[in-house]
Amino acid sequence: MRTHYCGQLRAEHIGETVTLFGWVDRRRDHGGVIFIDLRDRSGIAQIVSDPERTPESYPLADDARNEYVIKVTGRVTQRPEESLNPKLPTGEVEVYADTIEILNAVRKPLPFQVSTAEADGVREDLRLKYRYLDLRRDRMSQNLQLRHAVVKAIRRFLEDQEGFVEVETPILTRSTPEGARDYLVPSRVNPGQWFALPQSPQLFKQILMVSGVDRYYQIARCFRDEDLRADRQPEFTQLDMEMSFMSQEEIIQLNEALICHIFKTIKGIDLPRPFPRLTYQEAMDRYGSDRPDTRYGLELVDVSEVVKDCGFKVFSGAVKSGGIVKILPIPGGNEAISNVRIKPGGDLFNEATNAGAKGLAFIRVREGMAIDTIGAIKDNLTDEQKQEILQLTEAKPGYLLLFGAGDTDTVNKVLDRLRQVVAKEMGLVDRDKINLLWVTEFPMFEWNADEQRLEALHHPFTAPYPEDANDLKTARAQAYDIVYNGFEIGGGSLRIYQPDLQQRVFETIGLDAEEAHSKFGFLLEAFEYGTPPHGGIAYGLDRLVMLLAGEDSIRDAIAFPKTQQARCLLTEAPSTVEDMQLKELHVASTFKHKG
RNA sequence: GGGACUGUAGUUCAAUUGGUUAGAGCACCGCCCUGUCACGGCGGAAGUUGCGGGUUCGAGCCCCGUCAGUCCCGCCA
Repeated sequence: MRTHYCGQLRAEHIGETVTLFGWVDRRRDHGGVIFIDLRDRSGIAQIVSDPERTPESYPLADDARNEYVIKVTGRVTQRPEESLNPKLPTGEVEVYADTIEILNAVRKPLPFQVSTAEADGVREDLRLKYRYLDLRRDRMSQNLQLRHAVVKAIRRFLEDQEGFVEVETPILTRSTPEGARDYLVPSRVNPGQWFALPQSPQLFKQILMVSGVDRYYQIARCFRDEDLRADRQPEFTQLDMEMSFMSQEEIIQLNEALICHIFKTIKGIDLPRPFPRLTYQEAMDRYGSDRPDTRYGLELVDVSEVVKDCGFKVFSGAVKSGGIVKILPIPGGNEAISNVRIKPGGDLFNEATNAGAKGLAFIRVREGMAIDTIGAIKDNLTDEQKQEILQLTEAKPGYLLLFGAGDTDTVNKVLDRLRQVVAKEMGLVDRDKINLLWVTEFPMFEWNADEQRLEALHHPFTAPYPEDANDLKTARAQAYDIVYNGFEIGGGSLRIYQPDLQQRVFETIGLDAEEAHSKFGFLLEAFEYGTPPHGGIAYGLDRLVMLLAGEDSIRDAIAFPKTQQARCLLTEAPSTVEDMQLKELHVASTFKHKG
């Protein structure tokens, strides 16, 4: 006799005697026949009472949706009826039960319904508190399976095809400056000293390159103590990779092959290669974002040249002070977007000002290319300038042109936001589309206005293009992000392996030799012992799974996620601890708890 | 740190905009029917409207506070 999973029963099993385990999804009597839908992690099987047995042989409560855990032994038979339950993946078979044994009962009523689609609308705090029931539901159980399948595909590809070795790196590690806030862990044995949980295995994987592990990967847990979002958890999983002796091009090719392998395995899709590439500059120019969603158009158009001397001070002033004026042209925008929404107080106006805009100028293109706009533009732009704008934006009747004017960063931010909002509400986002692209040639640094210094855009070990290395401040980095439908799912770079160049990069971000040594001394010392040229990449695994699953929240790709307040509702962590525990850790309790 | 939204039976929602005894679907319990498969029929139980205060003759609804969840800004090399 064989033990099967419910969902694995097929016509070829007919005649076999099998054992099934699972939860009773529903039990009903009809004409003296007892039907039990039994579910396990693989699906649902229908159990039918043997006609020659009495109902007393089936020791479950009567006629109710009920969730016992049971063990069934019986014969697999052909189902007699044409009308088959589409919920049953077995399709044409059912099991005549010889014996049913109750292994356990389920406390009732359940906090929410597990076995119907209605449970999708349940309050998320309930789902999280009773996560074990939530995960029993089809949708979540499929997400868990999908996540596993993705990881399995990754391991198959990297280990079996490409010779990568998985190496685990410490969870208790050293606090590093730059980057996100650390989660800290006090050391009992070393009073007053603290471990940090890793924000990523970055430094260890580079050190592994020095060790000669020239193809490293890890499914690595990472921790960042920052506020949460729908696509951000404080504890998350990276696919982390690092390779020696590979060029940027080779790394990108290998990763395209990896992504294609994942999509082929998971979705049966052959993605077209090569993936499109945009330089950072192109991405910012055309979309105002370094992770553009290219499933729809709505590309931005720079009209700075046209308006730099125009009479509208907001436009000409922006250009003269080093900024830009750009337009988001919206085909059909006249119809779709009312004036109320783009004038002060309107939702799109607010969207723009929240992103930093001072206002939201617009032009509507009417029939016969007539221009309909507000006073400032109407009065201060010449007809010639208006015509040039129409040409540059390739506007046609029905177009709505939204202006962004100001410093480059703000304009891009504002128009990127508007572009996304407009695309969503105008139904331009095709959820079935899969757009993957690389963004390359990031700048090495960006200006941090608060701290009045340059900051590494990627991280301070990122290598510049050799031809740019003379002027690091304006250099492009050999860094690359991979973008999936507007989400950054991975990013990496070639690393610096020459000590003198590393030194200059530290200086550029305001780290003198002494500071650099106190913070990264162990890495710099390791690098003195023959560092191979190397580079790598890290993917946000949770985010990738979320997108592959078609979910809108990263929480639905994680078995036990945290709430926005970074709490676990299932275990009620974090929690207070005994004073004794704090004492042992040499941590003073200064916080007064509310009870 | 800031902005917005939400909280009403186990659950998903409703409650004529401040008015009498807070309703419905599903789930649950009971009876009946029935090779059912979102079965069907009849009946039943189920509520401190998140919590605390205030306004009012009267609060699920208005105000203040608080707790929880979600979305967003800041933050996330």
